[in-house]
Amino acid sequence: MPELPEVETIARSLAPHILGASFSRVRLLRSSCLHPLSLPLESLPGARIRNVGRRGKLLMLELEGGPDWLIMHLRMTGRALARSSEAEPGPHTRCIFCLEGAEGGPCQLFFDDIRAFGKILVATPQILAKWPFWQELGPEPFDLDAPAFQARLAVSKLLKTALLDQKVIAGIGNIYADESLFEAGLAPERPAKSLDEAESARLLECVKAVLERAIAKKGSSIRDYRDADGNEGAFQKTFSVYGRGGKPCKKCGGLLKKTRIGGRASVFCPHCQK
DNA sequence: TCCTCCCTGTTC
DNA sequence: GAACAGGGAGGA
Repeated sequence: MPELPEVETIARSLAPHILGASFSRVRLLRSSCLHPLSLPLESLPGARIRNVGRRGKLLMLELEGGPDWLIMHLRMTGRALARSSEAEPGPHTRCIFCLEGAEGGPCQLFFDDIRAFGKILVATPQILAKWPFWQELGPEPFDLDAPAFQARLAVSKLLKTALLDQKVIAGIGNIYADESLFEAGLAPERPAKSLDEAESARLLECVKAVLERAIAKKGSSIRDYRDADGNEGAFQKTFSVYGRGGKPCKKCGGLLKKTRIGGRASVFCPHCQK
């Protein structure tokens, strides 16, 4: 489940392999992973990678000498892997980008995705302007201040559902929503608009703190997540609530409650989270 | 505003 | 052999 910390880690680990390289050839092994708005992949050869970054959960390769962007949404099980120029596709390899002119020599960028929910999008600014998800994507957590965050929580949703809504705030998925709400001591089923000034400010601080700690640990590997070098993250070892339903709360010792909120598994401490 | 579907591998 | 994992699109 690559969320913001995982995609950030992928971008950082991918950059040294592919920065400055140019696309020589692209092999699409599963056509359904191409986003319907995407330019054809044949538009990529010749383009050069000038930057590797992230917006929300989107991995963004900034290009020159061709289309402006190569964007990957990894969804649940997607991986962006730096591989050697001799590497062969595995059973879940969906697309291969052959690169030349990289500092470390020729290499390949593999887009692997077990469940095939992920998408690749080759885009220009005109295409991004037509993409509703991009146009409506909320602000980066680290760019938000407390008043702006409280204003964005003024929606008719449950608090956890609002945190997961990419229009409200970008980059948070199920893991970091549950962990942030526990750290802030706020119940996930509260109406989002019920948070007062102090509570919303505290939640924003906890969101940022949890995300920063997760980035420092290179993300959370539940089962499928790996960085561009194939390495696991370590933040899953420090989870307070995610995946710990029925186990004792690390603060009060009471049993953590597991429910479903907005169709998502949710774990929280009824005693510590009000 | 909530529910279902898309996908495949793992677990019960 | 069913339940579950779950982000986002699309429909009720």
